[in-house]
Amino acid sequence: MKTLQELTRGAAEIIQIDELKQRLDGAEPLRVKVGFDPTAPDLHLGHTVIINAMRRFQDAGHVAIFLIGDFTGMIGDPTGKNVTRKPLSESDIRANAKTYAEQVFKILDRSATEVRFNSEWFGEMNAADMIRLSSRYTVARMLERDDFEKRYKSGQPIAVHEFLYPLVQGYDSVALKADVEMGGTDQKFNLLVGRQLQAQENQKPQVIITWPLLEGTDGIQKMSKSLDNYIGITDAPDDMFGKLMSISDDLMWRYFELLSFRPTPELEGLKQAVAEGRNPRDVKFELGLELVDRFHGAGAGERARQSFIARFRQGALPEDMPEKTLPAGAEGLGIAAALTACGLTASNSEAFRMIQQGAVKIDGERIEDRSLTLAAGFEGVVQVGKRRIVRLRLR
RNA sequence: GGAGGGGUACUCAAGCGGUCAACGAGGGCAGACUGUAAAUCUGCUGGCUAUGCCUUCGCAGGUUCGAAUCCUGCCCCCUCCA
Repeated sequence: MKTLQELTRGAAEIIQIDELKQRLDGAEPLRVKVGFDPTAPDLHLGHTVIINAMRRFQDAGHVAIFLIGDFTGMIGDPTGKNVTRKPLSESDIRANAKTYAEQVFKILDRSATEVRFNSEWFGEMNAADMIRLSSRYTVARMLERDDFEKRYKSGQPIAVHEFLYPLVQGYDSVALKADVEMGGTDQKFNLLVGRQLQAQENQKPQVIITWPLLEGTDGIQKMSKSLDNYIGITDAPDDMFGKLMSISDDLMWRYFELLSFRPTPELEGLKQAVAEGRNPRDVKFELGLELVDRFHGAGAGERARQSFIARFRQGALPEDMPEKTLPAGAEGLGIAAALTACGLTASNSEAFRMIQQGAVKIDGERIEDRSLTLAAGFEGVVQVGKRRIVRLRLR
């Protein structure tokens, strides 16, 4: 039973846990399906919560099915906001799938993964098949979906094709004979439809495991690119490590639970150590080491940690910073113009503000004179705040 | 189709002829404190050839010495009725 606990650590909901137990006790490896949208292949740590769960199943001897919803992508998941979505071209989808693979196999075991596209079976369906599929579910049941119910009650539009999305996704489970389907908590309804359709096809209904949407670095809102609170799995090692170090201690435990492969008893041990006075920062190092290693190879985590310590604890400059060479002109270049030209500030006005607030340094010296002019031949490290740094040269 | 209500900066939200580059809150950025933590405190948060000038309050016109504020037309959103 230890396996069951590790497999579902941090899961939001399991439907039904008894069924899962039974199937795990069986001899057959389980087919664990997770669907991915073909539009956004830039994964961040939030997406990896589920991928990690897939990996745990693989390690327990099961098969992970990485389903790319290329057909579904043409419909668009109902959110009410984007009723229409431009269809992706064949080659876009192929390119996205390739990017997915590169990123995902940093976590998944390739040999125990089936990569599938749902156009395999939907591409062959005709209109009659589709109508037959849609006869399997009632409008009343569709309206049980939270989002539909709200919109229906408040008189907001629901396009007919939006009803097809859950059906299509559910049918994927039939086609794949899934034993388990996992998704975010927001996917619960769609996953349940899969159970229903499988039952109608005399398949054993899949077990559903939903996973929470991981909070972003701000610790409050879900991790997302548009909120800029994300840690991308392609982030440079130093960035990734740094962002992880900047999360709050509370959030750190959350990340450990959902992102780390360390067994639960070890995590308990770390918690215990902190409770007894160990500096949480050092425990956060452990998190950074594990994750940076995972995405950048063994040893990358330690290198990132070293450079982090050198830079922030000992105040050293980063090893590799962007370099800029700008023309100075006969009269030299004003400090504000220089900052903006380097991309350190968005405008001269912002540059002046930063100077006023004491955020601007050249070679470690704080700049207070906003009318400072840099002459041709100048060379030095210019920084705005702690994170924006450039090695600047004027000619 | 009819009747009302509304569109203000990243978001929410004041303002309803001048003192408005526009209250306040959130977010963001910076400084202090630190563990690049968190929490807290402080400041900033349209642009520029910079103590002045220019552009911004759905869009286009108009009234006025002067408009985000008044008038006209248009576009979009919401509520109620048909």
